[in-house]
Amino acid sequence: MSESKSTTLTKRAAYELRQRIIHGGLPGGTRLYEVALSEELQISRTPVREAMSRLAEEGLLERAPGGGFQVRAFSLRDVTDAIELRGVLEGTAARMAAEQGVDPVQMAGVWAILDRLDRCFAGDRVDFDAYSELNAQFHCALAELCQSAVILRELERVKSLPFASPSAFVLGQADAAGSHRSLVMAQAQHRALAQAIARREGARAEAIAREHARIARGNLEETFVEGAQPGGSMPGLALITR
Amino acid sequence: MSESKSTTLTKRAAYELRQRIIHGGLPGGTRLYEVALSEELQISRTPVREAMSRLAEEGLLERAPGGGFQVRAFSLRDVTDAIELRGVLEGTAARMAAEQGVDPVQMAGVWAILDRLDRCFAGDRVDFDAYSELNAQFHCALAELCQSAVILRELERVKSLPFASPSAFVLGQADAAGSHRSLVMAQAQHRALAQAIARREGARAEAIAREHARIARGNLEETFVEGAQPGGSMPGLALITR
DNA sequence: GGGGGGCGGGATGTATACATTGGATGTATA
DNA sequence: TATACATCCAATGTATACATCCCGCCCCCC
Repeated sequence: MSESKSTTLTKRAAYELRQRIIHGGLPGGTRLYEVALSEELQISRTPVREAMSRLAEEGLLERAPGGGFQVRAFSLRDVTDAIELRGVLEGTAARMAAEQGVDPVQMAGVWAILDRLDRCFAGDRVDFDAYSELNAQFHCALAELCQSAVILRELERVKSLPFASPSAFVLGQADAAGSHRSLVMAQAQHRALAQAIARREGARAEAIAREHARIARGNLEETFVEGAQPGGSMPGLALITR
Repeated sequence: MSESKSTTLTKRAAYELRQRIIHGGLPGGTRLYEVALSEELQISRTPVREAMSRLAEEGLLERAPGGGFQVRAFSLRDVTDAIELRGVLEGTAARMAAEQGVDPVQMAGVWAILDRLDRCFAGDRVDFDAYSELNAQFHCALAELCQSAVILRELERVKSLPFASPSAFVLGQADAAGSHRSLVMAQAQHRALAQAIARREGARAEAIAREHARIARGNLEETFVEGAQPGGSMPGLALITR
């Protein structure tokens, strides 16, 4: 091992496996064999094992009956449920934040992200990359308003499923005009949500968060029905089988 | 190793660690050292490591910054949040079940459990052990009505925290009369919840499930305020610190 | 011909030696 | 005295050999 070792081998193995899974190299249900992987990655069994264990924590793998691991398979139903669940959790976070009141500094940060999101719309053109990044930041910052480690932890878990990330909202829009309309609507919901929290309207905040996720779910369902299956607009769609 | 090895050493190590954590032998925040544990348990580092990894998946341990594990510490806030979260998830499951309709056979099973729960009340005396067991079964069967692997998975995760189990409802009642009243009320909510699902009243089902957890949360808060800290009526209370 | 038992191979489980890392400690120098 | 650097130690990371278990196959006996 005279090579570059920027990180631990465990992390390298985990990264490599994660990439393959997300990009479809290892379809759902595939059984992973320690020896085969360690030979292929030129890494001994121990870190490979450790990496698989961590990916199981992330939810990409599951422990196979009788030992070992296999790639977790997701049905379309699983995917829509995950997105709905994300909405439920974000809604709960929003409601809790509204009920208990928020730190002004944190809230200012949320508004700042919203302003920067606005700037992604130039005329009828959208800077998708910037939007996605800021959108993720917004959802993250919003959830943190609830000050609950338990809620945040579970939310992180659900969002770690690649297809349940906030950017699912973008999907399913065939033309640019449709995308633009979708994102304008999403941004309006973002502002309404922040406003509801600031005004301490818990029930309203929760309802908006849920509706927001419901639309993302609908978009993803459309995308899938139209057959844009693996590797489409979003990495991680390759995970969806059955 | 000529001894009885009914299971793998990993499972033995995990069991032993879990017991110590739940019963307070290893307080929250305690760092776990592989060598020390392996010497103490007379098991080599590898299975100990594996066991810690699994307990991290369960949520009892967390990976320490810079490697290794430590016992997860729960504040009272974490605990109440976890119970509220359980209510949110059960509420979601109930709403989904109501909206999509339920399998009659499963629903019959739920009613059967409810009848058996009724029989735990004999006059003004309650068979607590039987009640706890059946109560857990009820909550489990109810959640399964939603037919969603994703929701069930997350719900299992939250319930695996010892203090977030359904039996938290029993806590915080000083006298037998108080307990009896509590359980009668809980059972009434159980029936109302099942009825709402059967009648496909999703919103109502969700609301009842949440209220049910809210009461459990209140009971646990009382218990804690009254200072019945570690090892009290429920194992797992020892986890709560700060 | 069918069933049972033994045998072999492949997979994970386990033990342990060695490598590496990161922090604590102590010392020398400015 | 403070800072920078060398050193050491303890803890995890890694490699690898060996043990064990499970399962399928085949052969032999009934």
